[in-house]
Amino acid sequence: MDPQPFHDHDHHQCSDAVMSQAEASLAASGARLTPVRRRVLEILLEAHRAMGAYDVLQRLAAEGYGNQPPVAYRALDFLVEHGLAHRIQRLNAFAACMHPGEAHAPAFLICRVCDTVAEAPAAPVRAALDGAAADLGFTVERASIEALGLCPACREPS
Amino acid sequence: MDPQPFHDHDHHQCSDAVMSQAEASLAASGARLTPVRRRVLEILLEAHRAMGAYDVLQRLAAEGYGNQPPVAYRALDFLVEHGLAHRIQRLNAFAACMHPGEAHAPAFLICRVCDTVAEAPAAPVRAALDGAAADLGFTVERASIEALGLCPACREPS
DNA sequence: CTTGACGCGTTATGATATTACATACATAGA
DNA sequence: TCTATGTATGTAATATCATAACGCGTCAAG
Ligand SMILES: [Zn+2]
Ligand SMILES: [Zn+2]
Ligand SMILES: [Zn+2]
Ligand SMILES: [Zn+2]
Repeated sequence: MDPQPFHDHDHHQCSDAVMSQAEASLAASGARLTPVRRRVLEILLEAHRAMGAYDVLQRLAAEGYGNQPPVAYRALDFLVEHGLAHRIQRLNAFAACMHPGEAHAPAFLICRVCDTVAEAPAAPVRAALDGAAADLGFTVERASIEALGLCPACREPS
Repeated sequence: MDPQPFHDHDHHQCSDAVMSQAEASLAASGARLTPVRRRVLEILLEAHRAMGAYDVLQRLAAEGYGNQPPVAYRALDFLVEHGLAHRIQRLNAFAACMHPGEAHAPAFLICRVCDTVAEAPAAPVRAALDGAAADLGFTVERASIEALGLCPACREPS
C-alpha cells in the first residue's frame, strides 16, 4: 500500500522512502540532485502539504542559500520536470511527489481544513476526460485534476 | 446541440444567446447586471478564449470605466459567483460560461495552439474522480478539471 | 429627508513569477 | 595540468496577478 497522507503513518519512513526513490530515479536519468534541489525536496517532504515558492525560498534563505525568487523557482521547476514534485495550480504551490519515478499524472485531493494534499490514481478520471474531450474532437495532452474537499480525518467529528 | 467553440459557427448568434440566458438567469436570482458587469461579460464573449483580469481591465479603461484592478476583479468575481463566467486556474484567466443558468462544473479543454477554451460535460469525469477520492476516504466538494491539448481545427494540417 | 446597502473609483500594497546577467563549479578534452 | 564547455547558482530588476482599505455617488426603504 502506498503511503496514505490522510492517515496516521510513520512519516519519517514515508519521506525517507520517497527520498530514496527520488535519488534512484534521478540517478537513472543522469540528472543531478544538487544541495539546493535536495534541500527543497526535503522541505516539501516535511509534510503532505503544498508550499508556495516564497515559503520554500524563505527556508532556503534561512539556511544560507540564495534568497532571490529564481533560486526557489529553479529548484522547484527542476523537481517538477523530473517528476519529483507536482505543481498544484489551484494553490499556486508545489508538493513533493509521493511516487517519484513512476510516470503518472495524478489527481490531487486537497483538504480545505488541514491543507493536506494527496495524490489519487487518475487513470479512470483521465480516461473519462479523454472520452469527453474526444466527443468534441479534442485531444488531451496534459490535464490538471484538482479536488477540494474534506479528508477522512477532518470529516470525522473525531 | 450546444455551441461548439472548436467548430465554425455563427458566433454572433452564439454570444447573443448566452447573453440572453445570462440576463434571464440573473433576473431570476435578483442580482443586477450593471453596465460594467455587462460589458465585462460581453468582452469575455467576444471569443471562446480566456482573458486575464488585466486584459479585461485595459478594455474597460479604454471605454471610460475605471482603470484600477479592483474594477475588473470585482466584475469578474461577480460573474463567476453567479455562474456567468469561469475561472481557468491554469491560465490565471477567465472565460464566459457557455451555459449560464444551468448549474454545472465543467471540464475545460484548452487548445495550446489557438487558445480556444471549451467546456466539456464533466459528469462522468467527476464521477470517476469522486470514486477515486472515496477510495481514500476523501469527500470531493469542488473540482477543477482542465485539459491542455489540441482542438480539432489545430490538429488538422488543414 | 435620512439612512443604509450597494456599486464603483482610486490608492496602495501584497503575492506570485520571470528576464537578464554575473559568478561559481563541475567535468571533459588538449 | 590547463583550459574550454556546459550547468548550477546568485542577484538585481521587473513583470504579472490579486487584494485591502477608503471614499463617493446612487437609489430605495423607512
Ligand atoms: Zn508521510
Ligand atoms: Zn484534512
Ligand atoms: Zn461562439
Ligand atoms: Zn485550437
